[in-house]
Amino acid sequence: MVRIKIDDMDLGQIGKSGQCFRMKELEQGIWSVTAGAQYIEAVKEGEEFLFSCEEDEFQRVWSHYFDLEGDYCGYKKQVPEEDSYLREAIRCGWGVRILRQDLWEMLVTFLISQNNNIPRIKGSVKELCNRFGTEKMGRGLKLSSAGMWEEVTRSFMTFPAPESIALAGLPGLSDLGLGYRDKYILHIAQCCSGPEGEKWLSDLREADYENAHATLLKQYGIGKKVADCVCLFGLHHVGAFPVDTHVKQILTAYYPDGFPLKRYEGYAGILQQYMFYHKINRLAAE
DNA sequence: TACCAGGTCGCTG
DNA sequence: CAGCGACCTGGT
Repeated sequence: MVRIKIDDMDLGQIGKSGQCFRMKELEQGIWSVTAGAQYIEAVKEGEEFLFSCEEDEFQRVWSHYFDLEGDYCGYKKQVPEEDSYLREAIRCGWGVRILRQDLWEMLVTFLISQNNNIPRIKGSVKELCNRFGTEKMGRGLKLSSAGMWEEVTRSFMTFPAPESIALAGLPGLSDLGLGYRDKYILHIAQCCSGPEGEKWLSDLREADYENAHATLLKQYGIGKKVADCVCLFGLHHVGAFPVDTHVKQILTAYYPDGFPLKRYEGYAGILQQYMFYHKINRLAAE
């Protein structure tokens, strides 16, 4: 287990921030996180977080995944007092960070997300993993009767490999609630399969925001918005600013003269995430 | 019943 | 190039 103090992170907030669709609260504040073929559980205890892995794995995988090097306090400080809307959104979304999620998983996930709603997206992703993923054993957390945290083994489903989906074809993608998005998923799976697919993905990782976005736009089913989500959540180009129906509504309601994108150049995506969070959780939070 | 959900495609002017 | 209808599907 790893015990570490982390500022500015709230797993519950991240879980309902609409950037990841497989995070789940198991019980009493124990969060399970599945990223590609990796699994971990985490819980907050006072000022510290407890993670179900060894120190080296935490440093190698999870510290990066949770973007612990990101200075969220610094980002927030850039928002002026006068911007009362964004100030409030930031206050409301305290503890939200932009996770560094798996690129291939983000491609599929945000293709599914288009013209869709979050519960349905979660359902489709889960079924996709159940059908094409692999069952693996991971480590979880459990509170012993003596009140001590201990590690337990837990089975989980990995996110499917591109080849598994490509092989299944359109018929294999039926009954997952994908609707017309099934053909987009099949296309991207074919694109990411095999050695060429591997190369396509690694080239995408090397590219800067402009080139990555342009490359993504060429894919069948990927438009401006999904491309920006993949850039933001799968490539950590935090300058990407996805405009979906919610953000569009916010922009027209609170920024009739235009959102000051230039002011936040290079990290506007982080502020977008607070805006989005506020919009979809404002009713539930009150 | 009609409208909406983290949009994009294909067609038209 | 901009505008616009169609689109799977499940929930109000």
